[in-house]
Amino acid sequence: MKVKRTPTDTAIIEAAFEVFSANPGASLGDVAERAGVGRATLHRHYRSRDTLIVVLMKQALAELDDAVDRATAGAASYTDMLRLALGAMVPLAERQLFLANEQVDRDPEIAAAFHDGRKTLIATIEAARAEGTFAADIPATWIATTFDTLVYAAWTQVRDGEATHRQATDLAWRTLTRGLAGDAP
Amino acid sequence: MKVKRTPTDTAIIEAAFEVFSANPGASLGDVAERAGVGRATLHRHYRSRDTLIVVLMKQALAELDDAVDRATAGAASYTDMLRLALGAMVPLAERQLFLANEQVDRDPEIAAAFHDGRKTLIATIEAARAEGTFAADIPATWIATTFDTLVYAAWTQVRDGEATHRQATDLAWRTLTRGLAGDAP
DNA sequence: CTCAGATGATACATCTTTGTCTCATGAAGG
DNA sequence: CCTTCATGAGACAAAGATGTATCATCTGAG
Repeated sequence: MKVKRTPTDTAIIEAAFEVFSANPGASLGDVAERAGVGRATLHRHYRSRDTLIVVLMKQALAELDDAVDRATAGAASYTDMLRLALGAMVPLAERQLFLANEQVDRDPEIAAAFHDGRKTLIATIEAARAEGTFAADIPATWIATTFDTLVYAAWTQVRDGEATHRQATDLAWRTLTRGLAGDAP
Repeated sequence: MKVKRTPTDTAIIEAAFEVFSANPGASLGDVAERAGVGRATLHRHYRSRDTLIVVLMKQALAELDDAVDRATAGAASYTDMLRLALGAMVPLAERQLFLANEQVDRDPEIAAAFHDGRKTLIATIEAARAEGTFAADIPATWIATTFDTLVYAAWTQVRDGEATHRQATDLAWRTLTRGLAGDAP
């Protein structure tokens, strides 16, 4: 399922991420300019605006999957897997945010991938709960939502220069695990 | 500083919140239709698109201030104040999200109000920390960011029918306070 | 009833964006 | 040297959004 990309392809994709993250309503002219490419060339590579957006969404999903898979390869437990995934997701949060702001259901393949990702997250959370990481009385959906929002929180912290990637990741993990731990009064 | 609003005014404002929340790039024609008024009438009330957006942003800020002020009027402590504010903010999260998606610096007054709100939150967090609610070694900016994102998380939980407002608020508060508490191993 | 004010509908000019097409250029490879 | 291919630049038509202006209608106050 790999897609070959020329340097021009990737320049356009990268520029589009940057421009659309800052302003989702930006024009294709803005994207082309950022990519250092003529507007006609952009259209030669991606027929329409919709085409480009769908490619961006698939790219963001693929990057996320890839980063998480690589980071969690050596996980010692489901809990560890969550911790490693969190760290891997923080630098990609901006593109995830881009994904979230677009209508996920533009493309059925993307909607399915999105749904799958959530299901996997929930399953991992349940497995980590069995390891004693999370309290029994907390809905898995809440844990999953908290996980996602803490990834975003950590990313903003790094973006604003308030913490390093390592510090922000540790804070998010601490907040998640202590906040939703099983013991406590 | 109160602004009088005719029923038509408020119908347009409400419609604009709904439409722009779903699709920030929607046209004024969409807004007018949702409000049940002619497009010309919309322009009679709000000269331009920018004018309307600025009014929406001020409105969202005012609603937030108002709700938080009313909810925290009888707070017994700074910690309690945060808890009550959290509950009050959850139902307004969608409009806060709208605010966050717009460029806050379109209007200096809005930028100032935004900055003020953050400063107040940080101050309240420090006061709550002095009450023993938060650990000494956690940056106040992280606590504030976590607070904001947990408000959003609680709102999505309610929106998706996964919890009642009360349940979601309790979960968010539990996550925040246990996650960032002062004792712990 | 009468009149002022608000509205809906509509037409209109303008602007921006989009997508297509053409043509000249320039680089790479045979 | 010659051919091929991607590109940049620009012209172009079509579509959509924006903001203004006009006119007929309706409603409520006096």
